Amino acid sequence: MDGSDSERTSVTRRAVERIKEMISSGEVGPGQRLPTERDLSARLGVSRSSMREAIRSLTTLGVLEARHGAGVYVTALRPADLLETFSVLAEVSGGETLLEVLQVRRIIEPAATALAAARATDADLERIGALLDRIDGDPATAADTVTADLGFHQAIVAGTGNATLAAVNDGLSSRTFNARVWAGHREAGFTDALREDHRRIHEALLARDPEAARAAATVHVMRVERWLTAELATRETRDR
Amino acid sequence: MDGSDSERTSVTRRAVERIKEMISSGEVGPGQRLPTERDLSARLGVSRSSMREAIRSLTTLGVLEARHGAGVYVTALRPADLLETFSVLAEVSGGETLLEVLQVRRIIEPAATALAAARATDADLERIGALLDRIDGDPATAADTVTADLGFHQAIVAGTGNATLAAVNDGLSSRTFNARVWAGHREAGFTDALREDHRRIHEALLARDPEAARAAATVHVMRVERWLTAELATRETRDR
DNA sequence: AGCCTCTCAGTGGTCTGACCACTTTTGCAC
DNA sequence: GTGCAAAAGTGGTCAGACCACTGAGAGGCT
Repeated sequence: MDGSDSERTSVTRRAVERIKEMISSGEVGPGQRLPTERDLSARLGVSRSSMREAIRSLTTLGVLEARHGAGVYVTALRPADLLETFSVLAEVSGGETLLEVLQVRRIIEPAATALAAARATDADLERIGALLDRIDGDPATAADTVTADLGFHQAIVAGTGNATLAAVNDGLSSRTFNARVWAGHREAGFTDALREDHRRIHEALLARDPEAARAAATVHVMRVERWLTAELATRETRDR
Repeated sequence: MDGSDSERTSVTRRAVERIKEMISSGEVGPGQRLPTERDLSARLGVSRSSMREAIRSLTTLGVLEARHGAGVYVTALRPADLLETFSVLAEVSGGETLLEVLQVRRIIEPAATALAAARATDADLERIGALLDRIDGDPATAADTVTADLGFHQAIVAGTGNATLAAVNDGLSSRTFNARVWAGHREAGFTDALREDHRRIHEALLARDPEAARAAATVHVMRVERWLTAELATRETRDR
């Protein structure tokens, strides 16, 4: 049994740990259903309230999924399930943190794009090309462009075949930020530069040229980075 | 934007949104204290149980912090506060995902180490050196070595001055996984290789040589990666 | 007065039991 | 067999009570 020293750990935290153990030990696998809340609470000797808070915690983390009337299930545990956190980060953080986020993307995206140039399947490349057309085309709304842009980068990172890498990068990409980038460039008439970046990346991928892909991706992220720096500077000046 | 139709949204989810609004609108700022649970539940017209689940959710995400007997506080909202998620990923996921995580670290750590070689302050380097001594020294317990090892890499990434980068990388580093690595290498008598990797990284940092630092970090991560691959293979063979 | 201890009100943590909303299964009528 | 309605099961919510802990003020000691 567990240690007789119950220490200072809260009941709920212990319940969380026990459920995590059940998962990591393989007692319940991805997609499988957990015992009922009432059952679990009785088995672990805690009240249903505490058990529910434990489940809520794991649900928030994307480990569990509760279906009203049907039961609590373990998610597929794919890294993509755990992206909520960083989206919250993007929601609350200001300009300073956004710059840091871009610097992280300047590390990840070039490497990912280079990997994709080597690993992506032909189907991946086709999908990426289609998204590029949606960016370059004559979209009805600006929202379309943003969606296609996000999908473009997402598809590239997914083309590495590494779902964890894709999840991390997705978490660092905020839709609202992306929209700001496009709006800012449109205002200044610089959208062609963004489109050229994308075309350059796409060509490198088609050519299966990792180094060219890396360079193209780096140029692209740095352009956005420089834009944000200028944006923050003018905002600073205006607000003071 | 998101539907304001409150139709089928759960009570708890609405409570979460309301609290997030309170934060993003500046009604309560980082470090400040929220109204009491009883107060909040009355104000939003939900039961205290549901309010507690909402708070639990935001606590899990690292947005709120509950202090027993003292109140619920908004965290500093630093990126580091929101690292729990990925550590859970590393805890719960199987071998396949662990490999993916290591591939991500092989992208991030070399770049971060190179950056640290250029940017880290002398105080940073001193701290890193001290941690290296704790790894190389004659530690009382294996846990000490693991702690020092984690701290070593953590300090390096922190030396880039990018807190977001540090938070991401920390989230990809699991203590339990690190312990497995050391245990595995100790069993095979390969701990010297790990120690040499660390020394090589440290020397590159002291020499302010980004490229050497990048190479040293790459070698290190790849060593762990190769070990894990072998480990998974033998495990596979044994279990079948 | 100044300092220390100790009580106590306030707050988060846990428990219980009830009822509601939804899903899935059961079983009856056709 | 088919279709549908009832019922059983499950997560979601609510209410009220008590426990564990914190912080501050009351009271006593030096």
